[in-house]
Amino acid sequence: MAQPAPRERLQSDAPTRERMLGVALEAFAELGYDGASTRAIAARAGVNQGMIPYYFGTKEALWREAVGRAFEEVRALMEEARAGGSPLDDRARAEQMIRQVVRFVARRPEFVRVMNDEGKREGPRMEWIVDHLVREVFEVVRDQLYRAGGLARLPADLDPLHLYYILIGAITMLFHQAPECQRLTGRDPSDEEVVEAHADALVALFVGEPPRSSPT
Amino acid sequence: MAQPAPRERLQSDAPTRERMLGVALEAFAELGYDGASTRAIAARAGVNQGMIPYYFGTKEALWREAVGRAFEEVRALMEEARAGGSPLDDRARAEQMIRQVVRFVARRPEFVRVMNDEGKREGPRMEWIVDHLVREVFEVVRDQLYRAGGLARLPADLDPLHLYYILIGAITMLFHQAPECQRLTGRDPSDEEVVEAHADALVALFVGEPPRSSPT
DNA sequence: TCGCGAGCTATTCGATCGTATAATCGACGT
DNA sequence: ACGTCGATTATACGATCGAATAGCTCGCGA
Repeated sequence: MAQPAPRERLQSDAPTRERMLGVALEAFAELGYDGASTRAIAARAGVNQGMIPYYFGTKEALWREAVGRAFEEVRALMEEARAGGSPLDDRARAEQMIRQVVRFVARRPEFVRVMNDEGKREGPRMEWIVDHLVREVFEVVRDQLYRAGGLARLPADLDPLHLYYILIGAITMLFHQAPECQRLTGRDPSDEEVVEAHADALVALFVGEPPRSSPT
Repeated sequence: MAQPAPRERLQSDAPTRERMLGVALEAFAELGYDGASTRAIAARAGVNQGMIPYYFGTKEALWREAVGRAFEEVRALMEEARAGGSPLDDRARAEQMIRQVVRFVARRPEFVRVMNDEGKREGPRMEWIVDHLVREVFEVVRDQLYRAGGLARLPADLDPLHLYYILIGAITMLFHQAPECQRLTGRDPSDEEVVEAHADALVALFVGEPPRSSPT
């Protein structure tokens, strides 16, 4: 327990550092936290393993910074969907948000893979994820999608807990299981055609076609 | 000499081999294939690590046998739901199957955790899972639920690929992410009340309004 | 010109991984 | 009583893990 010399170099970022963050997220998503060795991450980034302690201190800190970067993308997405489109009614906003999230998850499946991998077990990373992003997303879905009436084909008195996990699961599972889907059906979920068809199906299921009135 | 002397037959009612298969599935589900060490599995089963090579040869073979056992449970569940409804119309059969699967996943979340963990990356275990179970489940969902007309609130011309992953994701995500949900909402997804409410919501979304009083 | 620090590599350490091997225990047939 | 054999333990081996440390390279201000 002697002073383990903190290695904080707060100087501005180098291209190497950015590359490491990108491949780290991919490796954590594909192999899991334990399965992604620091040597494998460094090799994918084309650098020596010693760069990880050098830039990030520990593997855990690297994980947090790589995941935290993805969080910022999600926040920007939600903010865009919330503020974008001035005169949209709740139903149209729900449709737009579903389509945006589908396209994002298709483009960056690593995000949902890390979230689901850590959310299934106790531990500091699960707690960190919940406190830093999941709760925020949950509240947006509950308040701005569900309670605002944008998800017309769900019971109005449903506990948001169920709505949230049904919606998230329905949106993300196809892209989370992309390699499985590739072997099962021969089709690549990241193909634009598949992505848009998936968004269409989700909108039809959760939002429905706009009728004159919207009773449940 | 110098033995850790006292002989404690911790015999927890199950034969050693069976006990090992049970805890192995739990460990693989919680920690992932790499994260679940053979020493940890043996310790949870209360046996020496050497029992794993002795009974199963390799860690990979232990994984296959533990997962294969869970597959048999799923097959029995599907067969029960399929044969159980001779006088049931397609809609009622779809409702019953959804409710059965929800209860199963709530009772054994390890199953879906292993499936999703392996289905997200290439590798022999993903291929083994797809060839030994996923394809079979996919065809049951496609032919006996969707094409039979039991999922009335989905477009009739939807590619089964989308239907499958939307349905599976919507059903399982809550239980897959149980620790996350516990921290997020303070509620335990395995509580019977939550389980049944989840099934109700899914039936309402995919089939239509749930007829109360159904012969379980 | 030279020093010097940031970026990066090479090497090493103790811990832990999956697996192999031999010894020990305990019940049972003879 | 003794030998046998399956169940179980103890121990060891090579590989790999995350992390620490020392040294190298090189652009650049003084």
